[in-house]
Amino acid sequence: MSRDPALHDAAARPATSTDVAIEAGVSQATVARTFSAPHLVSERTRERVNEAAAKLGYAPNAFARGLKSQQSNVIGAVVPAYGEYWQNVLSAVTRELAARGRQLLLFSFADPGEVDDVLDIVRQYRVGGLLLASASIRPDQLSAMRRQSSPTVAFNQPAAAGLVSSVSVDNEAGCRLLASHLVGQGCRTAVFVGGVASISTDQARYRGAAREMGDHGVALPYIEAGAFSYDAGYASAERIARLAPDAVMVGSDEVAFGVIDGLESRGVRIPDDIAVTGFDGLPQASWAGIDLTTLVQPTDLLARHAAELLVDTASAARPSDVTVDGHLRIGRTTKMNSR
Amino acid sequence: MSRDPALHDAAARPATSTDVAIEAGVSQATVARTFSAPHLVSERTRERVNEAAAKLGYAPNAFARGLKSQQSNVIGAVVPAYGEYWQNVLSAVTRELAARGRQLLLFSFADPGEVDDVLDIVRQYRVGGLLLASASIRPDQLSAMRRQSSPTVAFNQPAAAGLVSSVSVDNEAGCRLLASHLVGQGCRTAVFVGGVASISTDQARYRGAAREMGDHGVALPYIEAGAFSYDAGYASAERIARLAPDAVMVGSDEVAFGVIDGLESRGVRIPDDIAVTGFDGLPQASWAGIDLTTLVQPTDLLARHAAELLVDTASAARPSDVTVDGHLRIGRTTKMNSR
DNA sequence: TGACGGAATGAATACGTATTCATAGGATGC
DNA sequence: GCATCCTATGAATACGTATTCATTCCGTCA
Repeated sequence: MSRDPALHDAAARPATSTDVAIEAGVSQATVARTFSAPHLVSERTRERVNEAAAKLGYAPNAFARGLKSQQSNVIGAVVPAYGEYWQNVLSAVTRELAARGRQLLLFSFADPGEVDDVLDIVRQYRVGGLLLASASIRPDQLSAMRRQSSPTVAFNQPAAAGLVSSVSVDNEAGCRLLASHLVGQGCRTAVFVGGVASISTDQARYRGAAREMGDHGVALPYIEAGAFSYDAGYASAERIARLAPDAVMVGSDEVAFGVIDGLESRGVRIPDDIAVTGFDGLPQASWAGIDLTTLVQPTDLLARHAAELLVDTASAARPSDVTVDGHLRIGRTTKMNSR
Repeated sequence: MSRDPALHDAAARPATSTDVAIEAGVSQATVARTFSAPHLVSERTRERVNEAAAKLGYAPNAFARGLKSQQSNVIGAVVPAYGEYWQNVLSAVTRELAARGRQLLLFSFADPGEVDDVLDIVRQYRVGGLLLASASIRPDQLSAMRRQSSPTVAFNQPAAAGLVSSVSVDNEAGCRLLASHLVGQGCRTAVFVGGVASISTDQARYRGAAREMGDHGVALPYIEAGAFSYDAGYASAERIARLAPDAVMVGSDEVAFGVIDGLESRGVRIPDDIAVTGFDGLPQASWAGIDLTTLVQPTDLLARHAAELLVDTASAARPSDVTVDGHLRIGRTTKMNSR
């Protein structure tokens, strides 16, 4: 008979509520109640149970609990394996969920083609909510997941609105802000660099930018980088330089970082020769060495909305769509006044 | 009677193996076997079961499965809520585990003080393995978790060696490489900027740097930034500038980015006035605008080792420690030849 | 005092699956 | 021809917990 709880853990099998019940001289039901509905147990008994539990190093089995009570504190998240932006989102959502007593079960995929397989695996886990954090999940895949009794939330995927709950920044308005700022700086010719043209987020951003530019008589040709990555941005610099516009609006910060470096490596001075804007407001955009003009997404706010929808079981029945405004961050990359 | 599987999901309760059994006219045991041990079921029956399962939109309940079979495909991960480096590690580990049919259950904490609470929650989930990805988990907390029958792996936490399995880059050797490079560039005075002095990783890196520098007769005072963040690095620039060394060795890339910007904002030219090195090899270090000399950790390799240990149940019994070499990345921040 | 009601507890059951045990039916050995 | 073995299957049970139902005990009110 040892007094060190750790020694008990060392034994092959972790303690169960029945073990604790025997130790405390009560029934298993009483132990269960002590942990899940303490107000139903008398002060005296509760103390005895807690004492025994501590002695045995008992922790309730969350899976058995979920099995019986038909609900789980686990929220599933389907996220791309790569991408600065999604890493930040994930980090923010994890924090918000932790504050609400929920854990995040991660399902990552490297290639859009894997999504179907991943969703099949997701279905095996009876998650209490599902976060779909990727632009490359197709609408039919989305609506298939919607047929669950638990809340499903699409993060920053405008195309999902109506099918499942969604939380997004106002992409179109955000790009209008950026475009308007450029025009105010004296921009007369411009180019838009998107990541992947088939993605709805990309489309919304281009639409907003093109409309605002159009309102001021500036045309905005579209260039596709091919991916939402630094390298794709870097590679697209050649095409941009050839067009030699006053400004280049990039669809995402990560791509923009590549565009900047790519342009500078070709001798283009920023912002003197070409101004650059991004979109997302990644932490790196604020770094002094970069200081990118961009649209800052209120990631924490978006994550909070997402977490609330995921936790609210009622939201499964009536999907709601939340749109939040971003704000302009003006950096050195658009200081065109000097011309 | 509908033929669309999705319609079944829409019903309150997801289909169970018993539902499928009835539909297929077999026993529940046969359905279970079809999914977990197909070779025990005849070709004919298997087809019938699969057909019924597809019709009902059945997916096995992973939690019930885990409860019965006493093992789970879920790997727990305790990670800090903030930090570029950990986000990258997490991303890499997730990929490796996904390739091995495992999911990652995330437990994040914002403050080291929360670790105890988090670990208590972790114990409720009978995870098949546990990744401790943080330098701020104390040795006693580590060894308490070690008393599980499932593998526990500390990621880049040298102090954990011996208590649980660990996977780390060779911090000391890495810093010697960096220091040696600086000396070769003509560095005669230097400063080391650590994140948090009480962290073992920080200590190992300083030790390596100080020894190599000492071997060449260069003293290396230690400055503590106070956190592993850009802002902490930025703020420490003042103290560094006051010392006006030839070079500053920073304990992590993220802090180094801050140091660079902080120094440049004070008019210090890099590398002409002061050279800078980092540690980690974050993607941003390779960006042209930054181009930091740093020690690149083979994150994918480390993640692979971690995943293998986490999946190998035998590793729980005999903890093993893996150390991997990083490699030097030479960027513009140490091009001191010009002097 | 007796009836009543609430609080505290225990016994029993269900959640959805894996697995052991038993059984039936062939096929194979001699 | 029978004994034997292997395969395929079903019945039954266990995993660890939450919850319903029944029971006991005690205080309260008329």
